[in-house]
Amino acid sequence: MKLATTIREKHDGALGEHMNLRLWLRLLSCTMVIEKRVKRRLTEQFDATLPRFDVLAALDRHPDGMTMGALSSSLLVSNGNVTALVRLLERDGHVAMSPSPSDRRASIVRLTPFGATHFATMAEAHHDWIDAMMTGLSRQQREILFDLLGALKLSIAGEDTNDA
Amino acid sequence: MKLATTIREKHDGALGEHMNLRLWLRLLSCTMVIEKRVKRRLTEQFDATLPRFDVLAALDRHPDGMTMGALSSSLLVSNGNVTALVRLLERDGHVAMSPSPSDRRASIVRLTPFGATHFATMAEAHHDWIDAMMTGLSRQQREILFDLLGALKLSIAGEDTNDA
DNA sequence: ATAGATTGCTTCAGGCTTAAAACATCTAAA
DNA sequence: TTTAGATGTTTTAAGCCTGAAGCAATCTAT
Repeated sequence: MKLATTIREKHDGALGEHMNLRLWLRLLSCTMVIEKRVKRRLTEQFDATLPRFDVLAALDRHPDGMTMGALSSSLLVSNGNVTALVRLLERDGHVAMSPSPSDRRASIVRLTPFGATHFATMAEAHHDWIDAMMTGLSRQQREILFDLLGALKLSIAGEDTNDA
Repeated sequence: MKLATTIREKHDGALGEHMNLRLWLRLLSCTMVIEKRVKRRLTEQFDATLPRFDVLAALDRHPDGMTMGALSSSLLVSNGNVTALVRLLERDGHVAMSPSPSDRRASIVRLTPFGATHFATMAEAHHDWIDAMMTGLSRQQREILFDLLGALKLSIAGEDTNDA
């Protein structure tokens, strides 16, 4: 490993040996800044939170409703987390739960009409915020960035084999 | 806004009008996958957490110690959060707090020798994990990605003026 | 038919995070 | 010097998140 590092440096050029780390920190920084700004605006303008917005967005894409499990795997969060989020959204009238007709263990969660309307308002604002934060990039830059992130995604996925 | 969207679509080509949103979701996805993997490995291999690792990393870059405030602004987290993290790290012997000689309100936090050694071990592993997740990208791809993320950072910063 | 495994969900303990309130200390101006 | 505001930190309430334990319902292989 030490040897490999030494050899690699000879090819590393101007960015030096910490290039991958710096790339990761920059990626993290961009994501965090955008996410924080979105969170803050959701709170200030809609008294909402990002996790709840994400639940509503998932339900908006599934008009026939989703089970709790489908919701948690779609959002990549734990089951217990979804339980708590849905409880709060139900309390506020944005979603409704009904028993699954085919499986008495499962519940189907759906947007209420009020929740759907509320979500549509927030989604439009959210869309505008993201657009505004990207205006500094040309169309071509966005396309290349999109493709490179796709390549990164593949690279990450390819590394997963060694520790499940 | 609707008009602008309509006009823009004519130039949007294959990626469609949701391009910015898709770009953001892909950015978020890459970051989340890497972060989750790092968190899991820190837990499994070192019984550590990412926030504590970040505190140690900041202190490692400041051998003379940092105040709580410097730490929280460096990590972009709240003061109260740093208080809790440092308390746990102190309990485990990784950091030590001493009163500031010049300001009786402030405390200086430093790595202990044990904390520094422990951090060095984790940092090397962390570095290797990041390297491994980037291997699917060529050197040139990494450079372009790094630069585009820099441009994105500027774009985001340029959008900040309209709401504090 | 039924025991055993699996699945869907909830609960719980532990930790992270923030914003706001509270406190102590410092600084500067009257 | 007194006082008022600014600054450094901690506390607290509320919410997010996970992994593990536990329960109920379902499925499957005898």
